[in-house]
Amino acid sequence: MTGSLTRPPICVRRRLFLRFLPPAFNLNAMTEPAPSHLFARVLARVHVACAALVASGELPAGLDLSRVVVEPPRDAAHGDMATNAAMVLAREAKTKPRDLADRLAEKLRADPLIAAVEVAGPGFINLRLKEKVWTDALAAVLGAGDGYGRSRLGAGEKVNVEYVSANPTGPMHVGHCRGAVFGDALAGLLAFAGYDVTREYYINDAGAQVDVLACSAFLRYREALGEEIGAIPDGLYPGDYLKPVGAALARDHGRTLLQQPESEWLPLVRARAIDMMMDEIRTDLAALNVRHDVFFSERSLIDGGTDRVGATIDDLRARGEIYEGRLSPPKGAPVEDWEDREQTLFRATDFGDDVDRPLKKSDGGYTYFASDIAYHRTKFDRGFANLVDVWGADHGGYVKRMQAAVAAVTGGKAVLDVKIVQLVRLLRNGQPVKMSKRAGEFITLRDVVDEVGSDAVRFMMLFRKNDATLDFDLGKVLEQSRDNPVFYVQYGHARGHSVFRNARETLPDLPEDTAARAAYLREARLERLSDASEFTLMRQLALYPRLVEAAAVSHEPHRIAFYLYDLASEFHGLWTRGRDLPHLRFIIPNDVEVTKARLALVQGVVSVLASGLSVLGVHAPDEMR
RNA sequence: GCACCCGUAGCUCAGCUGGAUAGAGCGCUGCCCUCCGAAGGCAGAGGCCAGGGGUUCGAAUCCCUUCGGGUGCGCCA
Repeated sequence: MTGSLTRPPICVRRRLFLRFLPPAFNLNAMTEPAPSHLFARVLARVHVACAALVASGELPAGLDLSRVVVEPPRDAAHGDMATNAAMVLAREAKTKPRDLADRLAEKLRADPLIAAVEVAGPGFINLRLKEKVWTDALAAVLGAGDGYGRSRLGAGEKVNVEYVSANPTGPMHVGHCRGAVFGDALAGLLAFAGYDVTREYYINDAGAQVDVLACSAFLRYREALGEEIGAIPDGLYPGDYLKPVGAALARDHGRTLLQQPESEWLPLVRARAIDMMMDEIRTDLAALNVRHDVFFSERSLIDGGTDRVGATIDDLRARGEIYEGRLSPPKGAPVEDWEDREQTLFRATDFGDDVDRPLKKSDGGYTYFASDIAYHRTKFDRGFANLVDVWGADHGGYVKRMQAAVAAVTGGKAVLDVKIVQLVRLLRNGQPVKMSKRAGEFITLRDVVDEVGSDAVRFMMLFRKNDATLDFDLGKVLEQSRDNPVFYVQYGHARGHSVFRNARETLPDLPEDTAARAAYLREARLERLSDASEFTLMRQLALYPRLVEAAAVSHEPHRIAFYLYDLASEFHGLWTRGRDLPHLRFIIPNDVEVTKARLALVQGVVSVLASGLSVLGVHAPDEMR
């Protein structure tokens, strides 16, 4: 492997980055952003200031503004927002960052949104926004309702998100859980960010293992007919879950299958078993609140007289990416029964993989990889140039070759991002849950969902980066405490509603319906909000649209979960302050005006909590008594 | 041997695609507290961001390298 051959993945990554670059960060797409996306609005103001300097000849034309960002400063003492514009542009403008910052600051001071501007550090421009900006931002939250945070970032581009794709040879176990939740939440996030998302499941119904499934089911069929089958032989699936399949076969076919040769009963039994397993998997996924739009059958690639795998190989051959050759055996782990033979190889190394990959087995059949290439080609053929696969950690070694294949088979027109979800350690009150693999004894996904509920499972699975391992504690996740983020966030939502319920004594006409209440509270005199912690909360709410876009761009739904935890934390904090400082309580019986204003703030919090939870597929309960 | 992922406070983890003095929860230390709803509150200690080089105005973040942990390594999916 030479160095130059390892470059393509970098290019792939770069392309992916550019593809996902939000239009808000691109001068060429400088449309007026949604009024509720405050950061995009202020960034646009910074762009305008730059344009003014270009017009007056103080800056050269054609500057690349893509690296200019507006972000909340880490330290609140630095103001509400900061921009790096001067530091990023100074080199190209052939001037010192501080000087450029001073000139930009001068322009920005004239902006009606901005209360104060100061230049600090190496050339940061710190902006303090007028208070009305924040109360207007809150009003925008109430006005947008469910739509607050929704983005046009994706611009309706089609994205295919493939997740779960568990083999239909048995029920789903806890290991599948994380990928299912992650993929589903990512799909929800991308949809919220303006992509046209298709959620897909690839059914591996063509390999040798589904034949094993069929044989295992056939045994259960004989059992259902009263035969004594004894212990399940090694190599077959031992679990009880195939008994219903055997029973169904016995019911539908009586003893007729027993007379048939294997070549006749096997396809029949196989199809039936796969159907029933897929039904069970769908049911389990539904319990987890996970759904798919498309279930794509691997067998369909080669069924019905068409051979799309062969066609794909032919296509690759035409592109010069196939050759007959030999591979050297792997260096480290010893491979038993290594047979040095000439085989059909895909030039994966042309696209950044470590070695070329075989497409045909020694028995002449296609490798799994070959079908997978054909499958991914169908995604492209179906109009998807933006592909995401969610895989378990044990498949990490396949990422490069799959990306190589997608690049080859689409002529570089499609981008595949593979998200690897790391292992989950299942605990109960700090102790690892024992699982015996013997005799098919494993904790199923269903067991876990039935015990703690889909909300707890989903939120916990998302409360960690996908590429970090995760401890999932069945005991802790039901605790009603701050330690338990699921409870903490949901409780924030419920507590908001509790405030509304209590507020009816002071505000009898407060509507119960969410949209009506939001409209009602939007009329509140928001300038009555004055406490620093109230403004902190308003700023927090203003972060949401920007956060949604960043999470979508980076394919990281966990950011939503962490944001919700922070928001809930801030809200609980304000509530708690009301215990010691009664004048800060949301409900002030003798001051209807301030009560309304504060309820508007609560409504904003409740609405964003509900929105974020909904993106993640977690319920937002009105009460948790 | 090779590839990919991870390494941040005593523990579990964030860190917004390169920004300012690195954050949160738990735990620890010291004060306070009786509720609009049931997580108590406030303050404090605790860090060479695994180690070492490099890139630049600026690095936990990008590149190289060493160490330590995880996953995988023709024809299974």
